[in-house]
Amino acid sequence: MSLIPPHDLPPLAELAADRWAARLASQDDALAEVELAALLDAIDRVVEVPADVDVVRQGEIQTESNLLLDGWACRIGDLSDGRRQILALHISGDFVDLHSFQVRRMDHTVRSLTPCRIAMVPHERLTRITETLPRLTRRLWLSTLIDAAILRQWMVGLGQRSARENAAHLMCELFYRLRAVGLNDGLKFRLPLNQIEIGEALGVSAVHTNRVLQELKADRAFSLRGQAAEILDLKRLEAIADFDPTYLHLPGWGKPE
Amino acid sequence: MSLIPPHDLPPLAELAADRWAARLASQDDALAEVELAALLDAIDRVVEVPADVDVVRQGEIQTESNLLLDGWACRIGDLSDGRRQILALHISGDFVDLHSFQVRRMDHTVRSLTPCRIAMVPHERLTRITETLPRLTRRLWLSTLIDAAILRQWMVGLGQRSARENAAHLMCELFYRLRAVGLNDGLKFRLPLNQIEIGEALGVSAVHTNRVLQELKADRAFSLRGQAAEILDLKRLEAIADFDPTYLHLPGWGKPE
DNA sequence: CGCTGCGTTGAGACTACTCAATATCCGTGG
DNA sequence: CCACGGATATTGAGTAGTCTCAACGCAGCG
Repeated sequence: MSLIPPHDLPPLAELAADRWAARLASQDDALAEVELAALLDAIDRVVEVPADVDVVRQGEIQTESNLLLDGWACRIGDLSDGRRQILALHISGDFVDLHSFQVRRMDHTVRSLTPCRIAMVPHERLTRITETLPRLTRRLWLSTLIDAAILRQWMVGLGQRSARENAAHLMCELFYRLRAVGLNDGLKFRLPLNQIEIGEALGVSAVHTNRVLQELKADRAFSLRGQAAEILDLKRLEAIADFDPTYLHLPGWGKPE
Repeated sequence: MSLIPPHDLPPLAELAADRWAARLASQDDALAEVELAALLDAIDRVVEVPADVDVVRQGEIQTESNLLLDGWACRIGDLSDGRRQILALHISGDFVDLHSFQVRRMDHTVRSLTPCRIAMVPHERLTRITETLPRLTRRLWLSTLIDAAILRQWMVGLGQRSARENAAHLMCELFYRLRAVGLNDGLKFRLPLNQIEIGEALGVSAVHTNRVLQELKADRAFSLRGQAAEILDLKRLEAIADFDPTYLHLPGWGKPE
């Protein structure tokens, strides 16, 4: 990991903090200047991590939280025999392990999927925020709660949806989330996961993932070539997935034009 | 639902608030008198709900949160075609939908499994707490984070564990949680779910649930007759489940003697 | 040029599903 | 006290979804 000198971080960090804040803007009131400043101020330093690196490992005790400025990361739950479940995917603006602030011992691993820029926020500064800025505190809390809402949707998918439905659901979700922070290109977006990893997120084997993705392409709903994801027909994809974006609690919570 | 006059609630509510607080005692510092008092004070009223009632329905907007004083409840994610996934099971002392405080629109349903006594906590009183009692605020936040940790474990189960392993895991979890609030009877405990509901929690059919439970009994690990659950061999059950109670963040986080 | 990682395909096996029948338990009313 | 109904649990049989293993294809890269 390489360090970025603190005085170079503002533009980047601000961008990501903005993205983080923007996604929560749906709520009643926007964050005040002071609050945004306090958040930026809570950042101790920014680190750069290459792809495919464990940023935090299951079982470790954390003293700071990771705010993802740039890149993709995921959370992984490991079983002792090697099976693994991807528990969440994170993109620019996500406060990846904000929860470690309260629950120190990590019950899962955080791993980079692409090269990432990560802002480190020491827990004691978060504690300080809870003592002085109740509204920002609530906003931070909210962001962990939206995380949990997404977890619940994934649970429904793992438990009840077929692999095909669940794959469609995942792609819908990623599209909405990426669009919310402007990381889409029309109906196309970059998906830096291979089929093994997509399978680990969907709870199915890589082979089955491949077949299911082929079905979605045959349905003219969604296609993936390498990392190039494209939604061919959003309505159809949402219908397959039984998708309803409410749970993402996005600012302009509606669907695209 | 019937109401309990406010001046009759103290003993009951205190018990449950204590249970709620006790489960978080593992953390560095215990709650102060003031804080416990503030929590009790936040309770507007106590309602009694019969079994099998939707307490809060998916899509509704909440203005208060439910603290479960007594009984069992669950959270359910519904698909539009009727399939449903039980997302969480809640027992005495659980702050069932504390998250609705920040994420107003419910993305899932809360349902009673037995007759329940529920303390209603208006959101504005929670807001007040965040403005005056940072430590209690953190404790409340923590409790939603532990919820999320449990969700993640369930996700690992749904995605990676076989039905047999996952059933074993669920029973281990319930045993530890019930024991933490003194609702076990040695290795026995009451489990007020039928096999359909257990199946909805495990993401499998009722028929398969039945077969899997029979396997666990044949393994001399766990038995269920009606609502009478009994762990026949904790070590064996934990081995089947690959169970590690760390994620529950229980006070005396160790295993039983 | 030959790795190496990823994607694709086929075949056979296994897990879990559905449907349907039967069994058991328990509460209620006769 | 027994007969009945309803809910729940159990069993069997056939099927669908997903898995594993193994082979092959293809691209990028040293």
